[in-house]
Amino acid sequence: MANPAQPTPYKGSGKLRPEELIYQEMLDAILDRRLEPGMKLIEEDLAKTFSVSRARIRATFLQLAHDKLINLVPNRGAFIAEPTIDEAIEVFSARRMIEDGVVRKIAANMTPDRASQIREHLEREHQAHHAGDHRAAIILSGEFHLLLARLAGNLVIEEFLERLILRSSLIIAMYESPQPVDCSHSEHETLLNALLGGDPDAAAAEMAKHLDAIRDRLQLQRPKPAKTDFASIFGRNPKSVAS
Amino acid sequence: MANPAQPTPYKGSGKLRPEELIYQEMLDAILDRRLEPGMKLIEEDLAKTFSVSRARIRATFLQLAHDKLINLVPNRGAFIAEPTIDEAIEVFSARRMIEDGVVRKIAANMTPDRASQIREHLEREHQAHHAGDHRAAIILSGEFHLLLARLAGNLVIEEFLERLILRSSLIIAMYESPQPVDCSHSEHETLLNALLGGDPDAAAAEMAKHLDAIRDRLQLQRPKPAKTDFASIFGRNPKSVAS
DNA sequence: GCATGCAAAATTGTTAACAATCCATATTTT
DNA sequence: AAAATATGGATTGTTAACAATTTTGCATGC
Repeated sequence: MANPAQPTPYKGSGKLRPEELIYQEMLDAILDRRLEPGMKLIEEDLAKTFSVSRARIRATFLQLAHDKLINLVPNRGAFIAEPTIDEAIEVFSARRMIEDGVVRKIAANMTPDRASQIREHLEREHQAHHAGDHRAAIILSGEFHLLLARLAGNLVIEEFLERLILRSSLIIAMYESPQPVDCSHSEHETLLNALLGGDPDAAAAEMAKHLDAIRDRLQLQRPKPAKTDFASIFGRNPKSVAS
Repeated sequence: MANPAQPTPYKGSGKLRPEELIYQEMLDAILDRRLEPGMKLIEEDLAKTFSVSRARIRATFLQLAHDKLINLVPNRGAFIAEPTIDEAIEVFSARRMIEDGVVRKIAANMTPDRASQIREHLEREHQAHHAGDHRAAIILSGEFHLLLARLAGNLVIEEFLERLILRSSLIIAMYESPQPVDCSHSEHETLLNALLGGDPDAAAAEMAKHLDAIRDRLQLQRPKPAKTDFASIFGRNPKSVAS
C-alpha cells in the first residue's frame, strides 16, 4: 500500500555511475569541438573506447538525444546534432531570455566574492587569448556564461543554460564565419563592468547585446556542409547528385 | 573521416516511436496526479501494462530521470520524484524568470488570434471549475501556462517550461495544503487582462504575482505518501499477470 | 513484544546471441 | 556507359537468459 520512502534518495553522496561519466565526457568533447556536427557515433566503437557495454552507450545516447545534442535516427544510429538555422535562432533567443534574468539577479546582489570569481575567470580568458590558444579560448568563453548561471544561484536555470550553451557550441561549429572573428573576449569584460555597476537594466542590456553579437557573427544563411563539396568548391554544377 | 550527412534527419514526419508514446503517457499521468511522488515504478509491471519489453521501459526511465521527474536509485529502482523544498523553491524561481520573458513577449505582440486562443482556454478552465471537475481544472491550469509558452513562439522555451510545469505538478502534489484553496483560476483571467493591456512590464508583474501566489499556497514543510495500481492508472487491462 | 538472522522471492543489472536493417560494392541488364 | 539489381558486411534493434542485489516473510531467541 503506502510506499516506503526510499531510505537513500541517492543524494550526490554516492560515487558517480560510469554512465554519468561517459555522458559528461561527451559533453566536454562537444563543448571543445572534438565532436563536430554530423559525426556518426558508432555504438561498438564507443563501447570499446570507454570499456563499457554497448547497452550503456545506448543509454548515454538517449540522454544526449534528449538534450538535442545528438540525433537518433532509427536503424541508422546516432549523429552529433546539426542544428538548423531556425533552431539556432531559437536557441539564441532563448538564451537572451534566460540570461537576461541571470545577469539581473547577479547585478542586483553582487558581492566582492562573486566579483572576484568573475574577474579570475576573465583573467584566464585573457591568458588563453594572448597565448593564442584558440581552443582554450572557446571553452573558457562558454564557461564564462556557465559561471554567471552558477552565480545566479538557481540550479534549475544553471542546468538548463548548460544545455543551451552546449547547443550553442554546435551551432557555432556549424555556422561560424570562415575567418574566426576575434572572439567575444573583450565583450565579457564590458559585461563585468555592467554587472559591477549594479544596474540590472544596464547589465541585461549588455548581455542582450553580447548574445546578439555572437549570433550576428555567425553566418546563418548557408550551412557549412559537413563534408567537403567539391562541386561548389570548383564552381561547377553538380550534375545530378542524388537529391 | 568526413561524415555523410544523413539523408533523413528524422523530421517529425514519421510516426511516433512507441517509446515516445510511453514517455508521453507517463508525463500525462504525472500532470494529472495519477502518478504521485514517491511511487515505485516496477519495470516488469509497466512493461506488461504497455505490452512492451522491459528494456524499453528502462529507456523511458532514463528520459524521465533526466527531467528529474523520477529518481533512479541503483539496484533499487525508479521512484516518482519527491522534490525537496529547496528544489520547489528553485523551480518556482526559475519559472518566474522564464515566464517573465514569455509574457513580455506575448504582451509586446498580441494578436486577435492569440487573444482568442487564450480566451478559449480560459473558458474551458471556467467550465471545469464550475462543473466541480477538480482533476480537469488542475490539468487545464497547467496547460494554461503551456499555452502561453507556445504563444511566445520559441520551441526551446516551450519544451523547457513544459518540464518545469511537470515538476511543479509533483511539487504541488507533495506540498499542497489539505483544503484545496480555490485554484488560480481567476488569477489567469487577471493575467489575460494584463496581456491584453499590451504593457509588458505590467504583464510580467502580474505573472510574478501569480507564480508567487501558487508557491505561497503550498505548505513547504511536510510531504505525503502514495500507493500504486498501474492498470487502473493507465486504464489498461493488465495482460494476464500470472497470479 | 521486539530485534535479529536467514532463506525465499522479487526486482534490478548485465550480457551475449540473434534478428532486422541499412550501406557500399559488385554484377547484371538495358 | 547508366541504371537497376543482387550481395556481403557492418551496424543497429530486440530478446531472453542469467547474475547480483534488495526486499520480504518467517522463524528464532532475548
